[in-house]
Amino acid sequence: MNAPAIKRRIGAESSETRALIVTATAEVIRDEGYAAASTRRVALRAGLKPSLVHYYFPTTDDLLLAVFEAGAAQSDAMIEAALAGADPVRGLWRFFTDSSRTALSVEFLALAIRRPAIRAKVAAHSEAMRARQVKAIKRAIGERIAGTDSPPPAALSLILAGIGRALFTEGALGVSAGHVEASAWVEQWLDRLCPAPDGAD
Amino acid sequence: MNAPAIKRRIGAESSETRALIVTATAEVIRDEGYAAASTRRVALRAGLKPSLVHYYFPTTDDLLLAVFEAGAAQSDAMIEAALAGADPVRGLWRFFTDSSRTALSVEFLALAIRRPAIRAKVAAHSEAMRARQVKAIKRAIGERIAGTDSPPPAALSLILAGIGRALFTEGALGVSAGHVEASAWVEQWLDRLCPAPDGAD
DNA sequence: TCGATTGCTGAACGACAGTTCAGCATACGC
DNA sequence: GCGTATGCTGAACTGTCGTTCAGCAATCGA
Repeated sequence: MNAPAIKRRIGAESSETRALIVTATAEVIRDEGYAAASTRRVALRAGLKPSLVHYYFPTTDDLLLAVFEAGAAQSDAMIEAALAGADPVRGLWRFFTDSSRTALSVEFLALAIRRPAIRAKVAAHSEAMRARQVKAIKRAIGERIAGTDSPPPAALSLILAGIGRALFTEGALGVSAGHVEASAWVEQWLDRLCPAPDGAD
Repeated sequence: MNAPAIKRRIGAESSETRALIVTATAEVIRDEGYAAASTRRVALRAGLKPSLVHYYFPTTDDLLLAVFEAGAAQSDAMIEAALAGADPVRGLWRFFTDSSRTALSVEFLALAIRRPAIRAKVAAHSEAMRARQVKAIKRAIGERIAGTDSPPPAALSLILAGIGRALFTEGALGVSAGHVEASAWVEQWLDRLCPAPDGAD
């Protein structure tokens, strides 16, 4: 309300150029890490001038937030599909071990810890994702399937996410000890928690 | 061997100033993230001049590597103590949920993915840590304690590390859904894999 | 005593960063 | 035809970065 009356012009939200910038930024983050996501580098990657990036996104945080929102929307769709399928729990595990998705997600998690403007959005989205997963897991296997033997749904969500990210991070480093064993164990474990439906893929 | 005959002077490895720089760098990384670990910022933190930092560490990678080595040595000692105790598996879990240690470790993992010079060291150290943990776990609970029910040692190491890091990362963001449940489940799970010795702390 | 070694400094270099802004065309509503 | 909104540009500002290097002052070995 007491913001300066004269505001700089900002490009239309529907612009194709704007969308191009968003996808170029996501690429830079995936390939070079969040620390490399400067407006100038993004411009170079997209074949545009730096000032054009700032025409659509006044500050770098604006850009980063837009990229996160686009990525989150995609993730949401993938999760929704996984959870709505015949085998929500295994769908979730497949989601958490999808490396192209995990790459972006890991970068934004790291970014969020250091950038207050990003943190709020990422934290809210994480909570929302977990809540949705909890509902789907409850539907699939109940509150607890076998007393102390299986974790409550929220814990299962965190555990699968954590293991998936560890597999990704170490994989990126070239560390592989225990990886196939851990994946195999998770799958057996899920079989016990919640046997796969007949012809489920 | 075919390096330039004239090399710049470098400060002594035993210098107190050098040690000061290393600890200041670790603090910067812990507090502000690896992306903030510039030689100039480190100098500011330590109350020194930027050129003095470069007197001891010609390149930033040299500095980062020294910090990693110091941290790794500390970690090694902690792990060694945990694994040598009466209850190695629970000691390991306590190590993985030690947030001050995990903070540095997470930053170096991220750094390693982007800096080739760091990657080699971090990857080698990760593999070595896992190998040592595997030996201790085998000693504590055998190859597999109960057939399909428990993971092989290398998988257990990865799983505990992954869950610990997830708890830390989400905690730093302010996300807490499922955290107490996940911790509680891990502890019950470890009880089943390997009952705690009588008076173990 | 004096030369060499050691710890440290100041100034500078080129690169890259975020951000601003006046102003150029072009297209569009009227 | 004309004013105005829109997409875009070039140049500039300010700041931070890694890194180099000549050289100062103190100390130390002989």
